[in-house]
Amino acid sequence: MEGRNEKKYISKAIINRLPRYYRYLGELKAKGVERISSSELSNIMKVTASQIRQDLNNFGGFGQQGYGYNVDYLQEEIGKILGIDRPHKIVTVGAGNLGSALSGYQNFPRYGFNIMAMFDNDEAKIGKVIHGIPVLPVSGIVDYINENDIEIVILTIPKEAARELLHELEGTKIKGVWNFAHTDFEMPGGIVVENVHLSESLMRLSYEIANSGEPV
Amino acid sequence: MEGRNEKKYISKAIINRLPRYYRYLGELKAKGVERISSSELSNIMKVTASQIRQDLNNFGGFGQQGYGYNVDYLQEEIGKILGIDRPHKIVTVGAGNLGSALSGYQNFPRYGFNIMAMFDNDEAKIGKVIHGIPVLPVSGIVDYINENDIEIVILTIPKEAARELLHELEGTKIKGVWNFAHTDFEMPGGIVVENVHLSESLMRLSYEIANSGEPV
DNA sequence: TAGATTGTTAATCGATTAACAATC
DNA sequence: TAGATTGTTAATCGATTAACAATC
Repeated sequence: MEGRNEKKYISKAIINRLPRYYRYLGELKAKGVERISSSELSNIMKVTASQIRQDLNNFGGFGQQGYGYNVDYLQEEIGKILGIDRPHKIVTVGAGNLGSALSGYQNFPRYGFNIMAMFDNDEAKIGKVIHGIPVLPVSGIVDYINENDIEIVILTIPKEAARELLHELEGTKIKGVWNFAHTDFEMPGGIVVENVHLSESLMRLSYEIANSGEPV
Repeated sequence: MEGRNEKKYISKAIINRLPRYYRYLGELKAKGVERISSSELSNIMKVTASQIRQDLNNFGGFGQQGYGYNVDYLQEEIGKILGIDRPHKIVTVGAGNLGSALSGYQNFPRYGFNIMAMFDNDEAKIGKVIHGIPVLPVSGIVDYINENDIEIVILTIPKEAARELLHELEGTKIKGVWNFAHTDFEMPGGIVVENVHLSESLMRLSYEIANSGEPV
């Protein structure tokens, strides 16, 4: 039995690249490209062909010697690896500007990310329907999650409120948190967290601006 | 004269960590902590003390043997490195949900990121004032940028429109583009681009969900 | 079959961690 | 001075690139 279900550890660097492969393969597919070699893809994506082959071979042999990769098949396989071959039920906490914008984001349903409801404490917002999504009171979120098999919670509330809420959510069936609060959360019990720090992204741009244009 | 103005190349990995240092130092400052050692900071931030010292020493000796680092001073120095010690004038293109949310984001002005105007082609939006920011017609953007010394353009429009617009912006004085369109842009002439792909961030979360909880 | 291109091993490069001398 | 902690060099680790045998 040894070796069964054994999973090679895949580095974060590789995972970070997978969605980008998925996107470029989608564009090729849309253009009607049926097959592509690692070196052609390398030219388009500005990464080495070697890296593409190494990355893909962490998950299996998706190509064929002398032929290359079938675009359609490869994209589908990467989709499976990313878990976007099946739908995900999501709720957003915080019906403010960012929460509403993310909840109404046109592209998410394309990847099976379905926002089912938004939660807020503001009486003025509760009961409203924004981008077709109902706004419900935060007090009912635990029940809602359990009754509707919600997998992912998007957090767009301040960090103090977010911390309290996450504590309540520890007992639920959620599997992941997409956090936009200005702090790094971790969750117990195998609940994974992806922290998105928009300000920090903008700071990196600021750094590049300050330090470009004056080459050595 | 050799060696003057010579700039050591700083890896992307290090730059990515700087805003996080900045944030944690800000929190310590708010708590009234005056000094901190690399090992204390290492405990809080969950990185090695060695990495902290290495990272900082790429930019200068900010600490003192036997003492550690002065929290206030270190944060300020990192702020200078990131270029957030001075204000940045910004415009947003796309007054939709995401563009409006980003433009009204409370935290940006705190770091000197000032959104001056939003641009859109939708007649229904032009002339409005959203979160105190005027919505102007895209046709006037080049003049506006040049007259107001805009440094950064935030893009929240579809990729085709974004590509056309960027072509027009090549001749302007902008220094950076914060791109939310679903494609990777590059700009000539030392204009730097930070591509933010929200869908891809969510896909990474999806991957982690699919691949956690089943350790080897 | 010959040509093309993968899958995979080996070599290189860069980033992280460890160790310790310098010094406050 | 003794103790603490940095700055910095050396060692390790991991990720990327190169090379090539396997094979379609």
